[in-house]
Amino acid sequence: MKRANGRPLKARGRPREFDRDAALERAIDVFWRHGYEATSVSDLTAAMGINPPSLYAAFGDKEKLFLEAVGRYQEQRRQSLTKAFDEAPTAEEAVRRVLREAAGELAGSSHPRGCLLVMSDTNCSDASAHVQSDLAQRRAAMKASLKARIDRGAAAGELPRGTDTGALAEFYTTVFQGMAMQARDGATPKRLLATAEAAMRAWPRGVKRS
Amino acid sequence: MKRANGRPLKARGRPREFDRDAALERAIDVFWRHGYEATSVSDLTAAMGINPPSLYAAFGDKEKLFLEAVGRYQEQRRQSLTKAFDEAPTAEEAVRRVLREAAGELAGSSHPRGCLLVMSDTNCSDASAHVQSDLAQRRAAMKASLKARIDRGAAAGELPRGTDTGALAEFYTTVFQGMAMQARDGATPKRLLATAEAAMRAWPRGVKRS
DNA sequence: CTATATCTATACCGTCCGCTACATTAATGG
DNA sequence: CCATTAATGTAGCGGACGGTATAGATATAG
Repeated sequence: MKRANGRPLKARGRPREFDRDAALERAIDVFWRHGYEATSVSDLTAAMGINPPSLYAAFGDKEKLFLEAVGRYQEQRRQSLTKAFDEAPTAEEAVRRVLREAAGELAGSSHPRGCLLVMSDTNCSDASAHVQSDLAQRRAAMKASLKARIDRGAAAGELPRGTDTGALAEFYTTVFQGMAMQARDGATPKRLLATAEAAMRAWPRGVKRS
Repeated sequence: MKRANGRPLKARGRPREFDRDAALERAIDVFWRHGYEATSVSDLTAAMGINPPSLYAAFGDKEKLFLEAVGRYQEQRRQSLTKAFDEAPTAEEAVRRVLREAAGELAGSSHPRGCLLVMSDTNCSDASAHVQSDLAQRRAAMKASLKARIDRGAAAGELPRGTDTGALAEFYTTVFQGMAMQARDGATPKRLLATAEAAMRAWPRGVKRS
């Protein structure tokens, strides 16, 4: 940020003593484990290493912090999804790769189990309706981008005539969300991988488009 | 309950003024909508039409009430599952029927959306670890009974040699749980049905056992 | 009848919730 | 230097939480 005359505008007042990005990463981790409502501000401040006033000054309130955490999380996922979609030669290979990667990510040991976007707004009271609809939109966006990749494959003649690409995208979204739940229940990456391979057997085969 | 001498033992004290079974059904409905932790005792007493002391006298505490509600819910599901497993001529038809029925049940208008067993212990704090492990066991039992039906089909030569029936049961359990999440996000029975049919395309085909 | 047992409603307990008032500290602007 | 701005730690706000003490009401036992 600069002044109109181009001279640098230094931040006034006492400078923040914690790393905002690092604190946000800690918040993501906590929300990932316990979801939105079950995570208390005490949990957050403890994990972030700050006191409540610092949290509220830097992030607004618990809901804004959650939405910012979810936004960063989704952006990371979106990038790896886009990469898989662009690199895979066909829609089938794209979906296979996404599910295989998901098997490792959902049950990996470097993160909490499951998917923040899928799980964290279940079992919330009516007070969190706003959060719930926000996450539902994000999930819908992920499904839409999957459908777009499948449509691209269909346009390239990879799928039988008359294939319902929307239903296909919804099926694989359903499998992914189910895998997230299985991960929560302790499924290993290996078992999730077997489920992913089973799901790929449902890929439409038969008469191809001209 | 009778006395040793066979004379009926009437209940002493003031009789209960509400229908315990009906109250339990109301509690199931509330837990079904909001899960375990997000449902408050106030929500429960309001829906059940009783005051806190009556709830605690009749059901113990919130956790015992929840587990009793889940137990009744699961017993109902178990019966319809057993019926489908017994009536279907093959394992494939049994699974197809279960998924088709699930499409209607999970998104039907006569109940809350989704599945009490699948969703209601997500996003709980560590204080509910006992409830979470109880439900995880119940989910494992449902998956085990699905595997048992598939094994029966495998023993009857319905499946290719070397089919991993455990992985197959886990795949369809995953699809079911994913369908429950989709139902929460507003999927219609029709769309869930399309997902169920897609999942059935993954049923193992090929060389059958002798 | 009295004694006992149990359900009922009111009113409240201590604890944790999300959030903030306040005084203090540490930086810049002039 | 002093005024201004903003982040910090402490301490606590009003309210909702799960759960209960208590007193009154209503049944059976004898």
